[in-house]
Amino acid sequence: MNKTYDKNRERDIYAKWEKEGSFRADAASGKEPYTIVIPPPNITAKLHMGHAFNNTIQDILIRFKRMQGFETLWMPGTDHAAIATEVLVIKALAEQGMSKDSLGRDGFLEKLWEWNELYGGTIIRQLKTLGCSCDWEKQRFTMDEGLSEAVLDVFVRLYNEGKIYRGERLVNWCVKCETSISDAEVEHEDREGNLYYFKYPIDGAEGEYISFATTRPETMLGDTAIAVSPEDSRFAGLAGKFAHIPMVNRKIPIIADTYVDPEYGTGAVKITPAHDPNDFEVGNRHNLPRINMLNDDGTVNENGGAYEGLTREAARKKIIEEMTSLGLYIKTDALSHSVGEHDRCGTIVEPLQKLQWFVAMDELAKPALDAYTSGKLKFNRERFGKIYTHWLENIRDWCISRQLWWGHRIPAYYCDCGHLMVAKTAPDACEKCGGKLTQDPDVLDTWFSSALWPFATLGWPEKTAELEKFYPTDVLVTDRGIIFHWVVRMVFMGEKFMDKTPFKDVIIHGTVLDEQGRKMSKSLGNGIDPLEIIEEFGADVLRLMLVSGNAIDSDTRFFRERLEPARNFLNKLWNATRFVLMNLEDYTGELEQGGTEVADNWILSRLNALVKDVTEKLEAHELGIAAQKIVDFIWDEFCDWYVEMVKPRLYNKEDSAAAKASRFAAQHTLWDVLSTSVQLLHPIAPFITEDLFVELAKVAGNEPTTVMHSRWPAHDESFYDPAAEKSIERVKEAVRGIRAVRTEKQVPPSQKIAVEIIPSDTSDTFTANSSAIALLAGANSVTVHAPSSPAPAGAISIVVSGATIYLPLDSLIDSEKERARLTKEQSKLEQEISRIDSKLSNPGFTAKAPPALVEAEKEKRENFATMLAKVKDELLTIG
RNA sequence: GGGCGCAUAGCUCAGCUGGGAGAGCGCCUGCCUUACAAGCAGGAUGUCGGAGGUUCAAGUCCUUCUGCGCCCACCA
Repeated sequence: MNKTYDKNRERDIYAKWEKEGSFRADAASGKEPYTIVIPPPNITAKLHMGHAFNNTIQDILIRFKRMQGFETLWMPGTDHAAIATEVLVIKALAEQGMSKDSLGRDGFLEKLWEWNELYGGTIIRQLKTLGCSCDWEKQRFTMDEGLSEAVLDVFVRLYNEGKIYRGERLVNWCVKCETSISDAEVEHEDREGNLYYFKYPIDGAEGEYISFATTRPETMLGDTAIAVSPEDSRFAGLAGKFAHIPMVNRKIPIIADTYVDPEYGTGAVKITPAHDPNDFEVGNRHNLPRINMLNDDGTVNENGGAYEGLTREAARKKIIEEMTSLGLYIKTDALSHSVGEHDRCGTIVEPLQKLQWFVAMDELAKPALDAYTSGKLKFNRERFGKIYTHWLENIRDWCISRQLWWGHRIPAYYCDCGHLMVAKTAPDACEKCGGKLTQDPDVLDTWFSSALWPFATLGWPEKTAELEKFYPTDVLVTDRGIIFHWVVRMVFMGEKFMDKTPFKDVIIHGTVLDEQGRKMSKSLGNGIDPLEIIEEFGADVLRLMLVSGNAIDSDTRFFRERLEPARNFLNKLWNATRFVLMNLEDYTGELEQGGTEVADNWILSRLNALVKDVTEKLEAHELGIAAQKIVDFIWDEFCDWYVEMVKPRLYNKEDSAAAKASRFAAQHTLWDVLSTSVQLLHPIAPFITEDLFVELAKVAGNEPTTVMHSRWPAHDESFYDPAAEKSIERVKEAVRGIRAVRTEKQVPPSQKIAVEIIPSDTSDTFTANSSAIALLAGANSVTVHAPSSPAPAGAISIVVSGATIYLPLDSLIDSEKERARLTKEQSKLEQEISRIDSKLSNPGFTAKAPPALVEAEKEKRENFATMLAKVKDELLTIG
């Protein structure tokens, strides 16, 4: 084996897995299923850190469950991302002098399919680089034949049930993309703006005015009323009169409506039913006309009179000027208020009255709410469940039509006679008059198809074996940004069409931020390309880093420096394996047996505790803690202690039966513990563990195999050995004590010293481990005396649990310093004892604390007291 | 306007259902000890944001304040 791991092995290992069909999920399998559907990345995307994190989590869970013996399916695929892709392609075409209009609908769509061919596979290839064990043979696309079939089916069924309807409503309109968008696609930003105060003349009352305030003066062109509060005495008598809008020379009624807050502004509100949701409602109550004064591109239309053709901004400016010149402008106050922007392009969204398609949410939302409240659906943190519930409780009908070409075209057909037909396949003629039909030009919101993802990818509406076996899925892993867009919608569609919640657990993970804690974004240019990181460090390192040292739900900053500890650890593991393999070359015993000596029993006890811990943490989706436990065990307990302790046994090549037995026991324990640890690490660092596992398996004389499908270790409580653990803890404490003194006395490692130990009880801890202590502490001899032997003269004494240790370092003894060291030790022990005493003397503690805890405190006190007595003895000896 | 998250060692962060403050990095000292210098050994470092409260016991639970960050929302 090389001295360092070669990250370039990753490609070959992945190829091997793919070739062997290791990721394949079999619907005919008798094994219990475990399913995750991938959040389908957009075909506009290439892998970014967020994807790397998201998919690492999924792959860890899938690999864990696969090893546990589940029939695991990780369903992959991509999303057509209607508006996002369309915008991108339009931009690319523009550079070649082409446009949507010049190409026509069919020509344009051809370009989009070409785009999908070219770029749709990019991120899939990148996911493979990351190590994702998806069943690629099942890969789907939101616009493939099957998904499209599902989309049509759902649309028609919901339409026939009256849950999809077409209506004239105020929708969020993006004047740049010239399409409607849903509530979930509007981002509200607080902006510094102005509150403008104006007045309109009262009709037929010379010199009388009604003043009002607005943040959007341009909408005055569409005003159809002025509203005041019914209880506002200031306006008593005005209701029923008319005000006059000079710009368009229109008389509008002054109405009374409880919507108006008399405390705000001037107490009077201009009403623009066609451009404001509140005003829309008010308008409905008072039968006000709705005057749409904007074109689809946001410019003023013919209803704006002289303002026709101006942009929103220009119209605003000109209106203020005109009102000023008419003496109707009062003042402007600065006002910070929230503005809705289109999440794709940042353009300020305009509420516009449009004929659009909607999904009625009332009935659909309820089962989705119930799924959460009944516990069928769980979020990894309660707060995400609250966000989910809050949205559903306040949900409004979902606007699903988009004025785009890239997407599932709405299966609605219009006849000149006014008849409307909705059908999965285009009807030949109007069923009423036999006339020619025209299909609705619009497409569906991209989330309409992704809402069906968990069951449509499994073959729905066909009753496939896959659907039967793998639905409902188990876990959904995503970030909090798309709870509304996606999670909510998958749940209500799943409830509606499958009658089952699409997944049991939703894991919402944090965002990967840059090193300053900002979101990575194109505009900031602070993104870090995961592929470059993988190129430099390997996917294992990136994966380990991403899940280490962070709670899964909290945001995590990406530092290149954080990669090094991950890399260093994997290198450590690599070298530990190298060491074990080197020392197993002459091994001829059986690898299936357990250890026999204290150290062996200790590490096996620790290993079994680790297996239990890691399994529980992975089950609980606490990946960071699981990773940390594995790393700590391998590095600290296994490498730094067990491997070091066992070296004398390995290096003793005596031919005696005892020496051989001891060596073999160490060898097979090394092999066993390391192999198991490698398995535990596999879900997190799949590549390196594959190589290591295979190498270790060869030693056992096993056929070359794969760790991927090896059986997840089961913890075995019969290996728990509290006595061995206590014993080794004492050895560690002794060794650390000796090392500390050596460092303090500047004894170089090359200088071996004689160590004498006087145990305080009859346990054989120190005799049993004397050769290990010798190696670990740099001793040329370790002599263990009988418990109450006299202390050797001229030695430095170290008091530890279970013994006093003497280092005969005559020449190095400085009694002043010794006294200082022992005094420090004494006061430390006294502090501990007094802390425990104050606890034990507290009647509340002894009465109410768990008895086991009280006992443990007593035991500790006893140990400290023994040590303190020894330290005092030593101090007396020094004099 | 409503809701949520974070505040722990110089830096980045772990600390689950309350029971002797942790890791990595950085820093200091000594080591090329034949698995690993991407390493080994030893060491220093914290009124766990402030203030109250509950409890025998609070980094952990409650209240409140401060400072960051995020989400939701149709206040002209």
